[in-house]
Amino acid sequence: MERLSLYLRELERAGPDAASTVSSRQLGLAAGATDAQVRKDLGFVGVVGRSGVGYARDRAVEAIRRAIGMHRPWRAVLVGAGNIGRALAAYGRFREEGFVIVAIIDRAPSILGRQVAGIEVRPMDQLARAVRSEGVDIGIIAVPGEEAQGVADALVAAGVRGVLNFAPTRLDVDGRVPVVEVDFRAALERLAAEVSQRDGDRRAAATRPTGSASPAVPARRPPRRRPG
Amino acid sequence: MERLSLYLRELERAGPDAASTVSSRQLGLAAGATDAQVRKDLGFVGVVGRSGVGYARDRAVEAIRRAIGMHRPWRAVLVGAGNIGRALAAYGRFREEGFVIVAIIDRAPSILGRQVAGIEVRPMDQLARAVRSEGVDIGIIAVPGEEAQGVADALVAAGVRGVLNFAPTRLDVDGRVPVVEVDFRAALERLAAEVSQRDGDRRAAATRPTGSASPAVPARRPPRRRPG
DNA sequence: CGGTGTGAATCTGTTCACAGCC
DNA sequence: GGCTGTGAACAGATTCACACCG
Repeated sequence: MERLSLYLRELERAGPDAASTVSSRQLGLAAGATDAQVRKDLGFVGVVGRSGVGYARDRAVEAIRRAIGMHRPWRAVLVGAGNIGRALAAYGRFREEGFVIVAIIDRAPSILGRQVAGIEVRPMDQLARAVRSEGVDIGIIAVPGEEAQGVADALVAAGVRGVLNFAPTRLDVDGRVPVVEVDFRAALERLAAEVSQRDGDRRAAATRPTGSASPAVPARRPPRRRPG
Repeated sequence: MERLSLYLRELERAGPDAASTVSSRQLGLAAGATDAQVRKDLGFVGVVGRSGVGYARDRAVEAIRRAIGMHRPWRAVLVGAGNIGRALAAYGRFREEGFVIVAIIDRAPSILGRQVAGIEVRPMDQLARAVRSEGVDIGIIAVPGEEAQGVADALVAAGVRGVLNFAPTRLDVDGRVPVVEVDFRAALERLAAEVSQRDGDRRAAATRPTGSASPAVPARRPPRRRPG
């Protein structure tokens, strides 16, 4: 379940000042889910709440962490120290959240040996060695689309157990390891689609060639009031 | 449908050298869907194929483009010229794909007036003006989480019609415009979850405190052979 | 009451299977 | 034979509704 991630964020955000207990309603409101959903999800990961009171915040946090495998830090190798790669490396928040970049690999000779976010950039042919010596769990791909598949193959061969892919390419790892894609283009297109069907494209339009029967769109999530 | 994006990518990738016709099977294979799915999806956006032959590639491309609103370019304002913001601005591919960043806004005095990807960075208080004068359609949020909600409010007030959010914060725009979240943390956690349940966490584990009943996991997508 | 836990009803999306076309 | 279009079966997830607890 991927709402768990959201619950976790909400539960953690509140900090120590908040009540030590949450109701499914509150949590759902904050995370964009219904109370029933929250109860089901929380039940699923094994948290039990107390009737009339709610769920103990820290119990919930721990259970979710464990359920999604975030109870111990993950060690990652970043392949690609270009724009996205450097942005990721610099994004310090990861460390707090249980992800540590322990090695950085890049192909470009110009950057080799330099440091990015305090880590020395190593050449491609040291990937396997790095994975082994640094105890890397997952590989992060931040290279141009054309190179992504090759990097993925190398990562899998080197023994990573999961791949996070920022390149705009569908990777084929033949089911050997899980792959999660973070696709900016797809995100933009999703947005474009939602926007243009929501208001029938009244955007700087010239002509509407085809009267394409775009299906009526029901507002997805019911509008949600700000917590405050 | 968000598979449409993928189909589009595949259809375009092939280039002019490829056959001008595709079967649902081919497309599905490349995009990670079943043939039936492809047929349903394509039918949904109004493409008709010819029996025994397949779908005309360019017809399909155009229909999908139209369906997801990508038949004309989108103009975006980027708020936040930090790491992620600059990476996005530098990611030239966007332009080819129908997204143009026409303005960049940042709060930090140190960067104001400087150019990022050939665009002058303007201060926050010029956001509304920029949106209007540049004919901005959507806003891209690439600021730290704490500032994201404020920026979102400003964007909506300024009249953007959609928001793409890279900050790790659930935005509340009260249903006024569509919001698409690109959440690195969530992506990493999804990966962590998949990895750890796939192989029962044999990762550098110390102890397994609780024998938490993690549900059996069926391999999600059936393994898919490389197109070549 | 406010809130949990959970079966039953419902909805949404996916797969199957097959008639029909080229 | 290869492939589309589509109704029907299916599966999964979401919501409902309600018994029960403090």
